[in-house]
Amino acid sequence: MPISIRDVAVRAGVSVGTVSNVLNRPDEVSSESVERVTQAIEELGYVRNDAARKLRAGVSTTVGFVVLDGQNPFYNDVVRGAEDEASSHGIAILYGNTDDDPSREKVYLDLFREQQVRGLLIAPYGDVMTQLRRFRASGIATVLVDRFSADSGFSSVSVDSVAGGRLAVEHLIEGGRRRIAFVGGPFDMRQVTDRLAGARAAAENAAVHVELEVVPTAAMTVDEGVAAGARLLTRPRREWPDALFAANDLLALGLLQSLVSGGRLLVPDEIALIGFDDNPFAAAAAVPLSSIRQPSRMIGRTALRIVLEEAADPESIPRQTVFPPELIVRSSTGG
Amino acid sequence: MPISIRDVAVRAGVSVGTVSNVLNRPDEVSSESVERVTQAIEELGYVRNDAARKLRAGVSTTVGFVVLDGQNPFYNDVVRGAEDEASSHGIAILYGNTDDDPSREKVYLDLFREQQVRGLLIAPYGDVMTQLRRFRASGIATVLVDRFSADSGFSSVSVDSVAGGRLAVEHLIEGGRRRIAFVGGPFDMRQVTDRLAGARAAAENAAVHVELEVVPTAAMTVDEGVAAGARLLTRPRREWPDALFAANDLLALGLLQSLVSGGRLLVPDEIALIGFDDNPFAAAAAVPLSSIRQPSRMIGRTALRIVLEEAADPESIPRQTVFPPELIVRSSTGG
DNA sequence: AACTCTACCTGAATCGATTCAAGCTCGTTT
DNA sequence: AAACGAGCTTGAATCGATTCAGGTAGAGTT
Repeated sequence: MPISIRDVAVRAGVSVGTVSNVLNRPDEVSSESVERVTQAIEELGYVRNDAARKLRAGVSTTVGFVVLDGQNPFYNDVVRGAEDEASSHGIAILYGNTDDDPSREKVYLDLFREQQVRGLLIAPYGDVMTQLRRFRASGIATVLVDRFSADSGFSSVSVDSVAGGRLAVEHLIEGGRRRIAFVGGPFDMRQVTDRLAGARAAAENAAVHVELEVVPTAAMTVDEGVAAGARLLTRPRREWPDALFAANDLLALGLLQSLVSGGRLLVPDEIALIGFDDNPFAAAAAVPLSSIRQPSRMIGRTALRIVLEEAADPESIPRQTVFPPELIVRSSTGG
Repeated sequence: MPISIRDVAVRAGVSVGTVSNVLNRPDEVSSESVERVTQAIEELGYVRNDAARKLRAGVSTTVGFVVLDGQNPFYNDVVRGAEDEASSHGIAILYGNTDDDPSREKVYLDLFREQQVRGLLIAPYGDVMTQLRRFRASGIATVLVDRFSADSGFSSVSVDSVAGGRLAVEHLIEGGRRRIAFVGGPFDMRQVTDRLAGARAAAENAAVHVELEVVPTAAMTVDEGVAAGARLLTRPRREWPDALFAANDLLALGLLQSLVSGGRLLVPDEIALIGFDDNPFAAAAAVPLSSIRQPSRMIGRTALRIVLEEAADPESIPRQTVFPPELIVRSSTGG
């Protein structure tokens, strides 16, 4: 019942070899054959059997993407960028969201290996390097997304988090804020420490005196943001910071929620607020959030492009691609 | 270099047939053989070549999921549910987000057909029925997600939108609201008209007199919500509705943004606000949104389960699975 | 001892696309 | 006229897992 290349060959009155050539190197085939084969394909509604193709030619037309926080719209955008690039190469994306669960991670890595994906993109939160090394040992090109890792021997595509932290705090200082709190954690996350480092640099290099306080959180979630905000508000009013820099937009959204009291919004007049990621929902918040934008789609596109290149040339040397962050000013910092 | 079943057979001192049997019907093999083969697999780090498997046995270990609005967290959750179910069956998900672009849609359907996916889940916004029928004609089980379609001949998994609309408006009425506006559109979207129908039913069946006004929007986006909110606020104050029912949470978030004026939030005191979908970001808004929850993960799980069943039994009759919606009360309706 | 059964194992054939050595045609060169 | 080469086509071999007809060993039965 399913239509094979043999059926097409019969219909077009040529050999299977010729049909295959029409499909893969049309310029080595007479235009008459191309014509007849194309028409036969059309008439029969033939589509290539990718399994057979993969088996014989060893080419794979899928790339795996493992995301460790599928609820975060930032990763959604990254996936979208990767998708765009992939579909222009006729490649489909195998998607796996692990929610930071190591067992799910193993499941996906095995599944993707069975599928013989052409390459793997992974956005790691925790420590998966040993797992990954083993994975790559089976010959599959692997690129880290949103995680700079010069040491690990993997290529990566990410944003300069330190620069982003600096941008955020410089912006707050320019807006006249002097008592700034950095809200974020845990501190074993590279993203967090980098953003804080940038914030510190900006505070120290400022022309005026700036206090930078650290308010630690247990995770980068909305709930943790709400909790941190509530803690801040229990202080006597004169000890409130006049600006908050949240390590990501989810935290910032949580903070914003806490900073509504009695129908009155403390943002931006009493307290300025800036986040990180430029999450579309942060832009759409009751008070639109200022944020540090990561070029998420571009990250996805680039990561996919690199993984394909590495798959094509296994000798290639891992390279770190770092994009600059961008300050986006909205109402939450008075802009 | 890559390890095949033959290598495993040699290492374990058995034939390839036996290795295959260990993999596929271990109970027909002596426990000693199972033991030795398993160990050989372990030692060699063998993983099945899915291409060969698919080619010979015709079984596919992937399911395609085409989402038409990848930015909407609701679909994210649905995908997550499908993923959970899929990975417990050793199945991986091929993901495609079309952003309502028909050409991308065609690209993905072709790609998935080449991959010979075991089945297809699709969350359609516009009209793709003819496309889909052709797709299914090639023998691939197809299930619609979030779209009831008794007429189309496809199975579907969705939520009773009419009941959801009714729940929302009944809740507003119970809260003492009498001048309710339904915000949503366009009206060729089934979800919109169903939710409105439910709202109308609730208003008409109420014990008290309730006015239900319709505020049309061009799309279900945050921006359209902002615009609709702004339009409402230009009216003289006494003509404001006292409650808004948004056809989804994105609209509701936009409305919420418009209902902040001069640092003062009109929600919920002046105007109550309820959305639809129970988007996690709506729950985390400055004023947490009341909403009508769709059991999104369950929808995904169920859709995947059904598509596998249909793939296993091509004679099966399309069935419509409808889940009940659930009212979630938060601050935005005074709750 | 001959026969039957059960429990396992074996290995060749198979799926469909690709590849490539070999072949064919025809025009050009010597 | 023979030799050559360009341009194109052919079809058998191949990739690796699965399947299944056929085979073997050993226990049980008569």
